[in-house]
Amino acid sequence: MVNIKEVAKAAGVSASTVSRALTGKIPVSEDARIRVMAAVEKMNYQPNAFAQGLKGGRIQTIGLVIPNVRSLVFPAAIRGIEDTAGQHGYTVVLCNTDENIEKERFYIENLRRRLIDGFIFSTARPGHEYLLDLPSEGVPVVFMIRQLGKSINTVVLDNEGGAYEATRYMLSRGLKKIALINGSLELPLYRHRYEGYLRALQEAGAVEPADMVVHGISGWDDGYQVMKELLEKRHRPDAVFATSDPKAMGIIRAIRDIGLRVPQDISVMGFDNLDFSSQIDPPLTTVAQPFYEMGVRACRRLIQMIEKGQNSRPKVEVLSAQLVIRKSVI
Amino acid sequence: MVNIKEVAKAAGVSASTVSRALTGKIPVSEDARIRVMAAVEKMNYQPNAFAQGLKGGRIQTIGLVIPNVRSLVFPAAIRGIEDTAGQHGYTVVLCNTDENIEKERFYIENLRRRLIDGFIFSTARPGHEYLLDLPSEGVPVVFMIRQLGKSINTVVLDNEGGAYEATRYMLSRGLKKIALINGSLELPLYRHRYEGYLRALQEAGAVEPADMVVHGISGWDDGYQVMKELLEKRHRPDAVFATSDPKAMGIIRAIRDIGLRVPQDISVMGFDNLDFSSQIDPPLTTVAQPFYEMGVRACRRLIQMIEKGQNSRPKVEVLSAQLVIRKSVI
DNA sequence: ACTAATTGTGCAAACGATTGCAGAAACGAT
DNA sequence: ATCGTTTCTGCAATCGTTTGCACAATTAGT
Repeated sequence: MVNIKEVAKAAGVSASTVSRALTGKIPVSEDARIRVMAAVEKMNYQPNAFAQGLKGGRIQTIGLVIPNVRSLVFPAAIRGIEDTAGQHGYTVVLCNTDENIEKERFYIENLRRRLIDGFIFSTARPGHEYLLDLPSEGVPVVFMIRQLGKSINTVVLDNEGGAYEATRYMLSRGLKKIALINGSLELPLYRHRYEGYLRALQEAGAVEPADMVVHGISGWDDGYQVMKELLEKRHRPDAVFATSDPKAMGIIRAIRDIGLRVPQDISVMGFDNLDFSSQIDPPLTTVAQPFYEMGVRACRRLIQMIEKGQNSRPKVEVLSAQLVIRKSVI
Repeated sequence: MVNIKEVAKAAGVSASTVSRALTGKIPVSEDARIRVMAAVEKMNYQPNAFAQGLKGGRIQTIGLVIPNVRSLVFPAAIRGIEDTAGQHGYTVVLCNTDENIEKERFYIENLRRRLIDGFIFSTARPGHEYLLDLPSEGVPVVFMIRQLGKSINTVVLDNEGGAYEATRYMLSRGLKKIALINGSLELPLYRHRYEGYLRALQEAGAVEPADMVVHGISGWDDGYQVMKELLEKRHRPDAVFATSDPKAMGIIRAIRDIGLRVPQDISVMGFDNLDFSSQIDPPLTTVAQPFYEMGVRACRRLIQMIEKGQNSRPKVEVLSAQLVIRKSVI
């Protein structure tokens, strides 16, 4: 591969001048600039990223740490991040942690020795507080989707508002006994969805059906199980608010298993609006998260931090959710 | 961050000795080795990857180029690759091309200037023949899922065999008029699925229902459309073989839209066995691809090429598919 | 005991880009 | 014509590692 000296020779200048012409921060005569650019073009010169990195410059790479590529919520956000990163000349390194803190630490060590320019984490949760120390070590960090405190720049959904709207909609459809099947309260996002649900209930003068609120449920199999149990105990809600689309899928399956219909007998509200949610039977009424947009915002913010430095106070950016009405709620 | 000189001083040896003790290729006295290791341990020394890369060594990074993270087939394979890479101390850089050749080229250029150790591509298809030249430029390359010629090490599914088994199974269930809704014949994988379908039909003495074989269909919306059209033209097959699970989902939706039942009126066979395929209604009978395993094999092969060199002739590794019987075929 | 072979070590030169420094060239002001 | 600016350029040092080379120290061979 062609290096800066060969370009310099071809352009009839020194290597320093080539470097200056390319980075553009230090002025170079118009004449030299043109000759350099021509040589760069002709020889298809690309600066060696290692040499640049070694010299202490930026390497234009960001690390993206997520719990699981197979979970359907992250890939959409990845796309937003990738596209934005690409537009700014950055490359994305993807890391998958399986919610495993050891793996996460391995990646952080491993990537820092490559002098990654910054990180986007979607793995923040209680127990991972050491992530909060990274900025003080000079590593730009953004949290996305999952939040942990307010000391880090974060892009999240208005989970409370989304759940509130969803619940209000169900109430407006005349549904009274609304069960909640929720994720782990450890994650603020599920806590907020719970709070939104409660607020809508209270505003309507309704009361929380305590025996039909379940937390700590994750994925379709779990959703299926818990709904099965609920129905076997002869709890018969008018509607179930599942705080993720996969849970909703499992729940629908459980309802049908005992011969009831969705939404005629029991309505089901999801949360996420995953790609397939419009394709299942019945098409799922759900709360859409702007995943792509979240990725874009998170990435923009990170690149800004990398290039301009972390000057302002950390901001928690809250994007609003949108109710998507299909056919699973009566 | 601590560098090799500080370690050398702490261990009372020269930097060269530290380097030799760590890489292990050139012998060092037992005494020195122990002191170096102790210092490395105590100071938590990690060699600077840029300096190593600049010096011409390996950087322990592989590029993974896929058409789309949101397509549900790739994430499972990504996990296999990531896990295997991690076990060998490699990091994975993920690139998403949107099937866009410009984006693909951008990534290849961009990553090569970082002197990536090797590539795994899932984007091989006619028009991308320039990928075949990378090995001659000294870049180790493996193709996964999608194949293009035989000059590159490749890991693919036995698509012909999988489709053959699926079709045979439908025939064995007494289904006679089996429509095929297939992807683009440009991709060998869809051509092979078509061939497997034909072989099973021929063996059974059946004939291809020419008016019910459609190629070039991609995704659920496309599947929904084409099935709708088929049914409107009063074609009423006994069964539909969709060569991907998303197509199958769209097809099921179309069948139900006109008031028919799956599988009582029309059976539907999928292909892929994506995560959600067990959760939809009816649970999908389909052909399972060992995505995770494919990722593992592709990654192992690439790392072997990187570390041992490309000595043997390129191999095309064909993994077998497995029929998963659920409820969408009668 | 003297050479020959072996083993281990440190020096210094790469790798390729960036940048402080000093000096050359060009220009304007007196 | 002299001096002072300004504008541009090249030299050389630097980043942290690896590795060829030469030399020192140890062991083996006669």
